[in-house]
Amino acid sequence: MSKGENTRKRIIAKAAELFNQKGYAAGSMSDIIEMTGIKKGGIYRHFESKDEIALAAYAYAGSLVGGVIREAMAQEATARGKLLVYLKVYANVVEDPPFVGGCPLLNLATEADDSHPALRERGRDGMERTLSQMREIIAEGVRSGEFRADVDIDALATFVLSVMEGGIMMSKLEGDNRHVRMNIETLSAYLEGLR
Amino acid sequence: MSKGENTRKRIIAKAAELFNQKGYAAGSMSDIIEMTGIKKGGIYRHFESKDEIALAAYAYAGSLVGGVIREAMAQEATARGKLLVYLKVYANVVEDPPFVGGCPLLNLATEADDSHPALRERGRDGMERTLSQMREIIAEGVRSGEFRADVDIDALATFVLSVMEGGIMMSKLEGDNRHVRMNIETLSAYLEGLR
DNA sequence: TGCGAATGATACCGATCGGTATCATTACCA
DNA sequence: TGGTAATGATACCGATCGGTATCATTCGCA
Repeated sequence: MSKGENTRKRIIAKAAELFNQKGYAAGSMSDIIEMTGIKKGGIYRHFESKDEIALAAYAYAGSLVGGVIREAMAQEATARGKLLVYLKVYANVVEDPPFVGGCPLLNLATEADDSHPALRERGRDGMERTLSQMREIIAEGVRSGEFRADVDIDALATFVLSVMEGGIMMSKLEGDNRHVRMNIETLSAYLEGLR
Repeated sequence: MSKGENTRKRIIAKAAELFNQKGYAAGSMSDIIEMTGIKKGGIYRHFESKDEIALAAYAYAGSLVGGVIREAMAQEATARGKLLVYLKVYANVVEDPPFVGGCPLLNLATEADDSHPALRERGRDGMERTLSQMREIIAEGVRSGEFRADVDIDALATFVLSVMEGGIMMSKLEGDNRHVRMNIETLSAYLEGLR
């Protein structure tokens, strides 16, 4: 890996931390300069705009969280266990989230939905990928007989992702993990009743 | 109502639209000037900072949505019906939300959680008020025998609010009401099974 | 109706925004 | 090891940021 590639990745990693905490609008180039120790001229050699950095940053944050989820899911045998992983990796959002600042999808979505079309597009893609993973897990659960045959796969995937994101939002706002954790229990019982 | 009070309210109303769509950081004083037609000097006679405007604006948006919910809830007799109202007022988030820009609590929460303490404080208050309303409804449902006596009131309130906010986020991001609507059905069935 | 207070417009402030042209240095391969 | 391309620092750009001092006008009550 060349020196240039290396710094490029360092910039992306720091920018991801920045934007996932403060948001795209509130996070400035000056912040990135401070965090990376690289001067503006140096940064703009690797990216041609703040937008391009943000796009790369959110992609990085998303794939990083995705990796954490995939890893944790490898330990789970049941569909129910796998679905709950999405929530469980956020069981300590407040003091120890999978990525600093919380769920990148949630942050990206609420900031970009009404304003930034390019970012929103990426958010939409990320959500669709997550939903289709969930649908696959649910379908497998139906095939194996773990879930009733008449479960609405689409609706259940949406339901699980909603509970996850809503709980994260609430726990982060209150500064207490209890909302995410109560949702894990409630959703677990709900999925249990789906057989 | 004096002329001053009137313009003050006009500023708050427009600022609320602005901040609930673009967010606090991305929404500028110039935007407010443009939307209200009042010049900067005029605006700063009524407020002493952008922060103060934002605080008033989110309070306004929140109480306005609260009013819509309370109104719709008057038609409902059952606890289940009342809880579903929170989701149903957002059944058309995409093209016709109770307030332009979507749920003020969701927007405020995700923007302020990591950065703006004063705004976050307000968000926390708003969430607590909503949760305690829900808890009251659930407790009444338990008393009347509509819900089992062993339901976890705290957990259920969190669950309902999570499903609501998560669904709003998803529908807004995708630009399609289907997520909110599927959640209404799924949650309705879930509450039905709670007796 | 006259007069003082309430109101809003004009013109300005320093700081910071995202972005760029240019130059010095460093890395790295022939 | 010499030479060149890759890299990053310096210094700057115009625009916009939030905020303020001052003046003209309008409102509303005595």
